[in-house]
Amino acid sequence: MTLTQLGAFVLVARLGSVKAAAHALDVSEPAVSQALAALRQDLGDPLIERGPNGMTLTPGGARLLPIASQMVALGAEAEAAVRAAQGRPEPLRVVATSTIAEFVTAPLIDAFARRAGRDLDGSSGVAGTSEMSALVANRLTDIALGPHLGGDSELLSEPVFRARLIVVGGSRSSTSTWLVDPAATDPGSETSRLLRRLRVPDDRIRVYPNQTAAWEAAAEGGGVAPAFAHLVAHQIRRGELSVVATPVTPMEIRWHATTLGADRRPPLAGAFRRFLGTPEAMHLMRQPGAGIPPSRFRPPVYVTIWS
Amino acid sequence: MTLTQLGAFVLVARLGSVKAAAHALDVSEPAVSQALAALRQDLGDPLIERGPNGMTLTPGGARLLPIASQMVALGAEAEAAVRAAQGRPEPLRVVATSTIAEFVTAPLIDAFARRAGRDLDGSSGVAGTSEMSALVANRLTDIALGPHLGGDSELLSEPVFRARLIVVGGSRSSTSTWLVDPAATDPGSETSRLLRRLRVPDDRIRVYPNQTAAWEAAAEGGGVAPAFAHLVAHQIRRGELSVVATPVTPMEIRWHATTLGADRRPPLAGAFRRFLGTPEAMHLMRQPGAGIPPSRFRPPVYVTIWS
DNA sequence: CAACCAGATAAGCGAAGGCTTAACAGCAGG
DNA sequence: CCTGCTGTTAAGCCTTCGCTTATCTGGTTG
Repeated sequence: MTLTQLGAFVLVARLGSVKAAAHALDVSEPAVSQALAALRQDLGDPLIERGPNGMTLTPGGARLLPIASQMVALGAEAEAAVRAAQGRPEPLRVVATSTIAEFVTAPLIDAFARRAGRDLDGSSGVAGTSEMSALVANRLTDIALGPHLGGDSELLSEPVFRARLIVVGGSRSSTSTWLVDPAATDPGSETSRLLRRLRVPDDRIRVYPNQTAAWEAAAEGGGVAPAFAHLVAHQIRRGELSVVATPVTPMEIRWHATTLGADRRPPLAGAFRRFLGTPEAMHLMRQPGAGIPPSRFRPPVYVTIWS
Repeated sequence: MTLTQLGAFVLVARLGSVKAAAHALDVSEPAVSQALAALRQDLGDPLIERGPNGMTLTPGGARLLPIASQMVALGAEAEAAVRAAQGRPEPLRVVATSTIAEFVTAPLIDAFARRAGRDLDGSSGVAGTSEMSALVANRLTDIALGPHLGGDSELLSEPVFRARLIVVGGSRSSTSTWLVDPAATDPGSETSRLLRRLRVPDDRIRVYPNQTAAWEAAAEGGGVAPAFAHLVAHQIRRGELSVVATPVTPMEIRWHATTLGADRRPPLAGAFRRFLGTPEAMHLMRQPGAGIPPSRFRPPVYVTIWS
């Protein structure tokens, strides 16, 4: 019984599939399957088996899950505790949907680091909304920014920002082609929800590596693109993009911050969550354009897990 | 960071020395030292260093200790939870001083198993009093029988039996030679305390592998032996042994049962603790001679740890 | 100073962990 | 019946764990 085996088990149980867990951990599927096999043999119980919809826990697995989950969480806590005690920078890991990550997480972390006074080592990542709950619950990340994450009673998912999702295009853009960022491939994202509500067929969608690229393509007449109004206000004012009316936009969206319950989350996660309520953070979410100095810039980790 | 490494760290911290931890785990000293080295490197902190009296924790180590301790405990709990869920026999591990273990733990466990109705897998072990606290606190055992174990607020050490420690000898025995069981080598044991109070020099002491052997040797005139009065009542009645008066005997002794606090100990440990208060258990402690059928007999594990 | 004790380090070894790719097995839907 | 999806097994590989014995080191203690 090793911590990695337990971690794999917990993630499979929470995500409901070996594949999803393997993806979240950024390893191959057999790696997870095998960790599971080792744990099964060690404990002499199938723990979790294929069911009609996803993997389902055996009675033994159900008993194990909360214990294993806590062990994994404590593992992360152990590291943080030791570093904190010797004054080393504490890690703060933030995940967000690609849309949010692109503009706001880096400035937010940077501002928080300067304001908090404490020495901290922030890093940001991009994750799918379906993984966020498990990532937070397993303490693989400290806080997640994205849509509301319900369904897990131990998580605290609170709104932190109100935004308006609109559709923009260039002067010659037609609504036949939709230019989107990677979040559109995440069924849980707001972008994806918007496309579904407009019944946009897949073959009318082109995915760009980021929103900036999608908007630029839209400005050049390649099609229309979803956007948060406040993030494209500048381009609209300059006439490069203009608002395209649709039956469902503007959509009122709330960005949520999700952490473990206030009593169980790491102190730093709580501090960051509170920071998100300050005028300074609000300002950054509204006008993130400022960017951060290259000396402090750290590229976001894509998907998955830090080590 | 592995669970065995954490276990080694916790045991070193609790016992105050690498040597003691190595002994408790029944491995060589470098094995423990090395596990510690690996953990130190992994976490980037000395964690625990040689101090004037025993190993002392660094700030980082002090932070780590409670977390690591809980992780180790949860590891044991995980196994028990899975077995319990599938109806496999639950393990009940009892340690005792060698004196108590020799006569009473086996009948007690056997009687408890029959009475509890539940399917359980009892095993008994012999441990030094200095190790008992750490063994219980780390859930390396469920319950310890021996002297009162104070000093650790998370442990519950309650008296369960009153006994009288006396000294016995054969007809020709002289008090110049003391015949003792291995518990006499344990400074925390009552036997050892008795010898200290009588200022018996080491070269007058001969250690036998068990009390029965020591008493037999005493009966044959080889010297005198400490004994619990109720355990030698039979031999005294038959005239094989007779009571030898000393300035400090009879000594009133209390056997204590030590577990984790009632809220944190495994349910089975609590049930066994309550069983110790029943007339049936009292009777077995008073007259353990009955023995148990060979089919259910399991030899005690000496010292150290079950795996 | 020598002796000794406890802990750390070195070197070596077997077993397990943990990862990969490739192939297999159960089961849906067209 | 075939295809596609998902989980498992097989085989190979490298690393790490975890243990040993032997040796070194540093602080006490006579």
